[in-house]
Amino acid sequence: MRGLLYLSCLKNNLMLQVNEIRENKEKYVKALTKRGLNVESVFDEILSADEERRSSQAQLDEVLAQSNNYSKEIGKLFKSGDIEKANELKKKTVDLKETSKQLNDKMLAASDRLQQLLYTVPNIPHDLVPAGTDENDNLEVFKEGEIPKLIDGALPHWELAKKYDLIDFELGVKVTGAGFPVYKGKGARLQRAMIAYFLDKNISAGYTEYQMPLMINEASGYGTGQLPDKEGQMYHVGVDDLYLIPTAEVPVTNMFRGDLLNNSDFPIMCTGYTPCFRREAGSYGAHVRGLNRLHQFDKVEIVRIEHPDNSYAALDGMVEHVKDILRELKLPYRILRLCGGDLGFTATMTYDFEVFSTAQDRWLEISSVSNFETFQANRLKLRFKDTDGKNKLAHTLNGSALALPRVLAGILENYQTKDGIKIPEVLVPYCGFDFI
RNA sequence: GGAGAAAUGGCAGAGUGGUCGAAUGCGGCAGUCUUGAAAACUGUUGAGGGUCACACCUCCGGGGGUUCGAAUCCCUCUUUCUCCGCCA
Repeated sequence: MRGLLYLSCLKNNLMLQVNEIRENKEKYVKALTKRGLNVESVFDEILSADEERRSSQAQLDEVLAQSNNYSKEIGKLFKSGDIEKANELKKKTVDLKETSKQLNDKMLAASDRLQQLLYTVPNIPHDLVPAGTDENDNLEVFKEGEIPKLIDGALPHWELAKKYDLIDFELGVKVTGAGFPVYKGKGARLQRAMIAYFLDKNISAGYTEYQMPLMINEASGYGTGQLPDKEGQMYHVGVDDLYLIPTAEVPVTNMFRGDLLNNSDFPIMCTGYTPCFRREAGSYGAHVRGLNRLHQFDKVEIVRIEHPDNSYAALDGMVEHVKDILRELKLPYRILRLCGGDLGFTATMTYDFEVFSTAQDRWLEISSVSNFETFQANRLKLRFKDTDGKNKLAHTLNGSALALPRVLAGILENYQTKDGIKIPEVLVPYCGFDFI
């Protein structure tokens, strides 16, 4: 009988929690309209699937209890030597076995259906998230830094990269393919300087540095929600069934998969530099020009695991931290609070940071800072023991601090002069030159 | 890559077919003693489902199987350790 039962409970990596839906149905339905969704009927289906699951489990439990009793009885009879009576009881268990098999199947089916339904529902937007359908409805909440007046004949970064021999896109195409640039000379050195600078900033803000594997297994992919939906976005190494990471968030957050933390473990603050690999299927046109969108790029990530009471304070803290970096780099930027339609599937609230790319005359996203509340934690089974002795799901957050290519684009374009490109002061000690 | 050994509660570590959710030790928590602390002593201490609360069910690395009954037997996968080989 072992192995037959409760399979579903083990892979019960649901996204939203059913209990929460049961208790907050109306509120959630309303909040999800901000994403342009009407989930009322889905919720009804979810609740009825859950109802069915629980009732068939109750029935099953009863049968199992009966069956356990028989087994104990049989054990006693054998010991006392009453073989005949024992064999008689054995016959009685045959029916029970059949019944329990059926009930188990029924419960698994309900469980499965429940899970499939839950996978379709995204996270509940925070109260502050504006309703909206796309990026045009995002709310600008902050703006800082002066947009520089450019010299005559100012160039976009891909021209500058070529002119000063910093990045060779063609070489990347030759060696690997489009979207895999080769950084060269001062370009490479500048990349290394930025990584070191970002990491140092994060460490001095209290984050612990990690160097993570660049490939993850399937379980980790499920843990942070890349799988099962978005496997097309990750590079897959078939022979070993591993995936190249799309962001450091995946390996870093998955370090805590299945953990039961103590209150005193909070806050958990991690930072790590990794290359990121994204297939970016379906992207095209001017938006993929130069460094705007790549298959491989460098990023320094920050990840926090927090007590639910503290997660929004942590989110604000992360926003302030990224602000601080951009101030030091003296780049003009703005902060958007994403609207429901632009908000990622797993987030309750996201702030996007955009640097103004003067030569392209557009804003480039360089950081995205999000709170996922318990959405990832539920999948990860990441919990903590609260002061009331109960085990609860922790909140997870992450953000980029920062993604390199567009910061580089911003620096090249905004800092260009007639004679070359100046280097932001804070980076000079890291790269060893102040002018290109 | 080859050959062996192992995987049990927060940790260490017993348990080889029935009353084992699991001895014992450490750690944690509560109490006694103490001016306070330590020591000592006493009690308590895994997780999930389910219930108003009980009852009850499930979980001994993952999955599958044998059996009336599995931590214990069989198959398989994963991981760890030891030996050999290879290697920055």
